[in-house]
Amino acid sequence: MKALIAMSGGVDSSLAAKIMTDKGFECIGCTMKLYRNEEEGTEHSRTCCSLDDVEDARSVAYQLDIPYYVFNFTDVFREKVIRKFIESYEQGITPNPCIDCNRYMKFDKLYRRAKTLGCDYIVTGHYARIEKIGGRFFLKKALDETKDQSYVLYAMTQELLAHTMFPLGELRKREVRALARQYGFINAEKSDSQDICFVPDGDYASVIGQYTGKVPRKGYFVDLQGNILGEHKGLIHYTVGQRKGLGISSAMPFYVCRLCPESGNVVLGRKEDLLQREAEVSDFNWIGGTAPREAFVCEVKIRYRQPAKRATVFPIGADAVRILFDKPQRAVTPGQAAVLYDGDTVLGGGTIRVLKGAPT
RNA sequence: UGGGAUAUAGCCAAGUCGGUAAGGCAACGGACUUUGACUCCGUCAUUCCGCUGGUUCGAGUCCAGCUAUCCCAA
Repeated sequence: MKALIAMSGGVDSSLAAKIMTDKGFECIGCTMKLYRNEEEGTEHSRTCCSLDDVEDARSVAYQLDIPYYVFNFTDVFREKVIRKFIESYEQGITPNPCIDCNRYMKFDKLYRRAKTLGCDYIVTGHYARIEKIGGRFFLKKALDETKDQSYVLYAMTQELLAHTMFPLGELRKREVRALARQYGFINAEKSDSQDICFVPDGDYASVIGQYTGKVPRKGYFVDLQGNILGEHKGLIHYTVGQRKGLGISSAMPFYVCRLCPESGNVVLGRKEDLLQREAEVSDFNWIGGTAPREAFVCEVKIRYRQPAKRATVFPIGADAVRILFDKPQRAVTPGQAAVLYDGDTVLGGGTIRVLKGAPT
């Protein structure tokens, strides 16, 4: 059996490669070059897939004695991930580029490349599990729930799950590091990646500026009654639930409640104004392949690294759902993913939409 | 140019019988985090409490004058 290992240069995917070779797979290591690292002006970062990371991945591949390639996917990445990222922010929507990267890069562009290379499987260092029961594939949370990444994988399909392996799904992060040390991997102590990979310094707004060449349009902070509270730097700087960086002082902290692309206003309110029981989700992917006909109860995660909450889900056609949480949720944010869980199993997920009827 | 009120950090604001400047917001730093956020922890008036004098061992706190702003009358 032949496997294409997506190696970011970090510990996780390095160990994933090692596990696969140990299992006797014929492995090919690869790194996707997704953006021009030099353009971002940082050579040392805590993100993945930078030039330094390529060197690390190459080093591990060499050590494992497997072929290693770098695929230049910068064009697709710019089109599918960065462009959508920018357009979302410009519309007052908060994107999750990691989800798009998995969907369009690893599990589409790279998957197709794997097939042309004659690979049976594509392998990544994600913390998630795939189980096959009676001919059906299930995407499940990682055993190490603190590192679980099933949330960003909700767009997976039966076909993809059949040809994907997550060797780290049963391991804990500390075990992964210990093994990497044991094998003498150069990146055994490398810090976990964080931040958006193409925004190494965390300043995504200036990256948007670099790509678009545009200066964000200023607007007003208004309260729920429409009173002007101050001036803001442009819609792209804010997201629902945000508290910091507003620069408005008052008796109690203000939070961003809504972004209005039409008027350019940012609506501010209090903590309790962020509570919402309902969410409309579109672009929904059912991992089982088909949508249930009836409403049902399950658990829903509306952001990465937040426990799933009980809710009733009403399917709307094949690719949309309405979610009614048992308890109001804080900052249900358009653009973020809502992922449905039945215990450890991911049922599917989609993108939270702007709630109808809200002023813009 | 009558009467009243208030002047404390970027903003709001506590400050008792004078004893050696609470708190909140904002900001900044850190932790957490393969998205954005949230959250948590820490820092933030020692040219000092509008200014100038005075009383006192000691004044943001008492007294006098000045300045500024606000309100009510004109």
